[in-house]
Amino acid sequence: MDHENRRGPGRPRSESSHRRILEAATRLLERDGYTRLTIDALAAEAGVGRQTIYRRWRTKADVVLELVADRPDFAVAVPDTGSYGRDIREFLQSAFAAASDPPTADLLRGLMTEAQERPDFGHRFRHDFLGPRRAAFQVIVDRAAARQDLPSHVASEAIADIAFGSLWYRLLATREPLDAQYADAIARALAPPEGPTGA
Amino acid sequence: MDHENRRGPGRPRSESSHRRILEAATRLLERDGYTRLTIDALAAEAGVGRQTIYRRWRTKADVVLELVADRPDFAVAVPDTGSYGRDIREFLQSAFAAASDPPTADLLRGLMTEAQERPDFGHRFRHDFLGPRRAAFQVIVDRAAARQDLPSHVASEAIADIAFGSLWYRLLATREPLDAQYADAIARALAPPEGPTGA
Amino acid sequence: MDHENRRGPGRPRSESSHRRILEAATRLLERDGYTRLTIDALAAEAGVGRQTIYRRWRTKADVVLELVADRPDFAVAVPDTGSYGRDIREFLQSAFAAASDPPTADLLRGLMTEAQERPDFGHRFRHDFLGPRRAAFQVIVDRAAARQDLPSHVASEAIADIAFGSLWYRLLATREPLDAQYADAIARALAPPEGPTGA
Amino acid sequence: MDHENRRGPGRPRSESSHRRILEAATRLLERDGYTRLTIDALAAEAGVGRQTIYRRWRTKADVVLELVADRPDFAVAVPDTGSYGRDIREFLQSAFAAASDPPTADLLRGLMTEAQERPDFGHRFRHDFLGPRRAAFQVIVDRAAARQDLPSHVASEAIADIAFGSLWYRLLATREPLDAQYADAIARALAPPEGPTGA
DNA sequence: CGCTAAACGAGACGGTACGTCGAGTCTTAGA
DNA sequence: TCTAAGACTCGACGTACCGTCTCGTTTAGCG
Repeated sequence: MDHENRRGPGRPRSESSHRRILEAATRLLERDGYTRLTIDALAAEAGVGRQTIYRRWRTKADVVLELVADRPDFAVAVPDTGSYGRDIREFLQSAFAAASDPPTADLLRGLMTEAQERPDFGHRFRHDFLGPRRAAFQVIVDRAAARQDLPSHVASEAIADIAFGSLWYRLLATREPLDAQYADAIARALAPPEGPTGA
Repeated sequence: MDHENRRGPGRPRSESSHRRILEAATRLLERDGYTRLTIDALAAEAGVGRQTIYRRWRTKADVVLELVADRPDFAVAVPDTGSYGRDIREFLQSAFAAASDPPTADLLRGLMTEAQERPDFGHRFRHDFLGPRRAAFQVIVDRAAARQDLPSHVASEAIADIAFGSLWYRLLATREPLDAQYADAIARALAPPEGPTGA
Repeated sequence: MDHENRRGPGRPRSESSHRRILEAATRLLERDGYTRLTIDALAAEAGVGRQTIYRRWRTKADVVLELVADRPDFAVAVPDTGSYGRDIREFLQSAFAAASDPPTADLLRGLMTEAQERPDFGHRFRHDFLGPRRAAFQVIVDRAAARQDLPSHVASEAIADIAFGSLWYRLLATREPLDAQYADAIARALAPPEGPTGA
Repeated sequence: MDHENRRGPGRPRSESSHRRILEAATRLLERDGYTRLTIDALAAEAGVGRQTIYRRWRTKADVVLELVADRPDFAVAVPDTGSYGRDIREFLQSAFAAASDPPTADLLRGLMTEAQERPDFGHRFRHDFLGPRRAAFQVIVDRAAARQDLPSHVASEAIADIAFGSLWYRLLATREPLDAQYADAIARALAPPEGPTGA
């Protein structure tokens, strides 16, 4: 959040509380799922006052968002294989894989849900989570455009919408598995193997 | 829902209460948005006992779902122009248009949100709303497949995911307008103008 | 109540329903106690519509009151032994005995409770239940007065209050047993063995 | 109740809320009577959350009980005139007088009613209200016994039952006035002017 | 070393909504 | 007109969380 190193007088925020809250959140998400993660339960599980949570995060969703931000498997990595098709495929494979383990899927659904119910969290979610991932993906597209390696059948502005839309749609709507096969199908749609212009 | 014409003994459910509840829901959605639509407020606005709502619907989301089901602009119409590309384009144009007016968008977001928080409503939402729309869309795809009119670059099973995913992604994540241009971009990605095999 | 034999047109009230309701009330009182005896439960147990109950009695307390009125051990019997002391003693012995078995005690407490909460039932309770019992008791007192057999130490108007007050007080307040010993103690207070005037 | 001065950590209970609730209860009892005193109404009238009431008292009857406990005219005073007869008379005079003003009578009826419907409150009512008053009365009896000043015609264990029974009986059953004349009649029955053994 | 100031755990605060229960009334079809 | 059934409006219940406030206590830096 915004707890940089500006240090006024007074007792500094406890790093251990911070850590215990995040750990408690992890445990509760695993045990009870996002829906039953309440600030009350979180504070109790962490052995922390409710205010200590509010002091750091505006909503429970922000806690969870930080949790995700800290996870290495959610780091935004931009593959650079030299080929648009391979880049897309690798990106989607790893993105779909990361989102497919059930507790993570539950957590992502929770974040998206909260983003609808709390406009202010919605902004942060878009800015801090969705945005960066989109930007990373866009690097692939822009690089391909510069190389004139982009297929012509799909408007370059729609590529990211299709990629992430397919991901979230399965997550939220159909709940079918986000497996490698699905990632591949989407990748193929965005980057046809032999290229759409054919010969 | 399930209040068909099985008539046992006893006073039948009041059609007028039913109607008043749906009308009240419409008014409240328009006025306050989905998030502030509570059972309490709904009962008060409709001049109805809370129990009367619970008797008919399990959650407020089910009320809203019935509201949507009744709306003509949400009827699932399957265009049949003889061309896969034109069918897709028409379907997406009308689907995106229907979802783009702000109160409707808010309502759809509310339904998807509730589907995440209430697993049992999730099932109904998928079965009663998402399913039929997907099935309608699938008719277009299947018809094209029978005609061998399907582009080869995209796996036929992924087409619907891309179409609806793009819709919901903008609705929930980016909140950018679901305009005709966007519908067209998605349609082009699914059905390239000159056909994907090129020459 | 008021279901005399005035017969207009239409279906006559079912005696079997009437009986089933009273029997159901008996069972429920025995099983769950007065507090959990609701009109809903009563109708369900009797296999009867709620309206059928309301048509005959104004409140559940009125049902119970009729139940009591029908019971032989609650018939108001006025002993006439020729002696004030013996009459009093016999009356109290049998009244206390009748009120002392636990289900009956619970029922009486329920009636008194309801009489406080429902002023109109309160009137009926006083008029139909308490009144007749007081009147019966008063016969004893009046007879003794006519015989000049009344002890002088207690105002004749207070005798009934003491007798019934002692009964209800144990029933409602202390919940100590309404045994023969207690009945006797009260009887002695009202009719001292050797007579109050002593010599 | 049980909120003595044991001070754990955390924000202490607000004395002002406490006071406002009791004041609100007083107003509502006066205005609407015990039966219409609900937790909802009480919270609203006091400008307090419902939980704040539940935190302190288990039932509305417990609120009212505390109200009574605080009132000076309900303090248990034991007269000590040196004469059993005079003590009894004074005690009953003041007890009957306190119970005879209509709002208080209503409140007492409410407490006794609730004690029947809620067994756990019943225990508290007996222990915290009825018990102390009985004990105070018993002091008079015991003192007289020590002085051999007790009339022989009434078993000493029954004296309190008669005294309080007469009070509650009028309150609950006959609703006739608890006036000085009545108090006197009961006092005379318990303590005959010239003594029961006569000469 | 003590002072100031903020964070800490705890838990009470005023609220809002929940889902349930029971009351007393109304409305069916059928006897 | 009664019956069983089951709808209706209403209002209270007790619970769960919310986000804030208020305790006594702890922990830092500064004077």
